[in-house]
Amino acid sequence: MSDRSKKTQAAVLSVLRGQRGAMSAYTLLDELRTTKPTISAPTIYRALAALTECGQVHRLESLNAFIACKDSDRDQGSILSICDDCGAVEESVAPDLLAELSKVAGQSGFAALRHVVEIHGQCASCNRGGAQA
Amino acid sequence: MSDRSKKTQAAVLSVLRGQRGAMSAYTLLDELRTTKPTISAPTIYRALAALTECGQVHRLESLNAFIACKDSDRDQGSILSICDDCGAVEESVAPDLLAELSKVAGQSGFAALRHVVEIHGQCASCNRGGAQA
DNA sequence: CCTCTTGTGTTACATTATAACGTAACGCTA
DNA sequence: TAGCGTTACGTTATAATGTAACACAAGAGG
Repeated sequence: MSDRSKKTQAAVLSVLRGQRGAMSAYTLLDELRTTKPTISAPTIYRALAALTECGQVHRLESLNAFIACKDSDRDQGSILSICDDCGAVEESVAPDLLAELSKVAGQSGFAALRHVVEIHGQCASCNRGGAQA
Repeated sequence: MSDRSKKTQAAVLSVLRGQRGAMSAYTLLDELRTTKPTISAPTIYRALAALTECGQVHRLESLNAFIACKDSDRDQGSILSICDDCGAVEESVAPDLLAELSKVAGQSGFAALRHVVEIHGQCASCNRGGAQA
C-alpha cells in the first residue's frame, strides 16, 4: 500500500470530503477523471476498499454509496442516519447500543463481527421545512 | 394487485421459503424459470417490492439479496444476523433497541423512518465447528 | 362480447462491481 | 544509477444488480 496507492486514496478521500452527502463509486470516478482522466473503476474500488478497511470511509450498504468518515470514530461501528430527502448523512457513535445488538443476536449463539446500522428518515432541516422533494 | 400479481408473489415467496439462506434476485429468477420459463427480471423485482412492502420478505441491503420473513414480526423492524460462513440468516425482534437507535439519531433532530440493522458474523454452528470455508 | 384496468413480458439499458493480466511505478540494495 | 522484486495501476472484459418504457394479454365488470 505504498505511496501511489496512498495518493489514490488521498484523492478519493478528498473528493468524498468535498461532498455533503454520499457518492456512488461511479460518480466518484467521473469526478476524479476531471483531474486524472485515466483512472479506472477497479482503481476506485481498490481505494475504497482500503479506506473502508481502515475506517476512513463508510460504505452505505443501503445506497451502494460511500461517504468520508467525519469523526475519529475509526474502528468503532457507526450508526449512519441518512436523510432520504436531501441525502445528508450523520454519524453517531454508540458502542453500548451495538453491544446490545450483538447480545440480541448472540442469544442463539451468533458471534457478531460487523454491524451495519443505517437509519433512513428525515434530517432536522428537511423535517422542519416540510417536504423538499 | 389483483390475482395474477398475488400468484407471482406466492411463487416468489414459496421459493424463498425453500431456501436456508438469502437469495439474489437473479438466482430467484433462475429458480422460477424452471417452472415458468417466461418470467422476467422486472416481474421478480415487482413481486419482491410488494412482498418487502408488506413485510413478508426482507431485503438484505448488505448482500443485495432477499429472504422470506420467518416470523410474524411483520411491520416491525427486524435485526438480521448473517452468517458469513454458511449464509444462514436469523431474525431477531427488539423494538426497544430500534427505539434506542432512533433516539440516538434523533439527538440532532433526525426523524427515523426505517431501520436497516444487519449483523455479520458467525452463526452458532459455524462458530463452534470452526471455519467451514 | 366489449371495455377498462392492471400486471406482464420484452426490450433495452443503466448502474454497480470484479476477474484477469500485462505493465509501469516504486523501493530497495548495492 | 542500475538492477530487481513488489505492488498498484490501467485495460479489457464481463458479471451482477436493477429499472424505464411500452405494447400486449389476462381478468373484472357491465
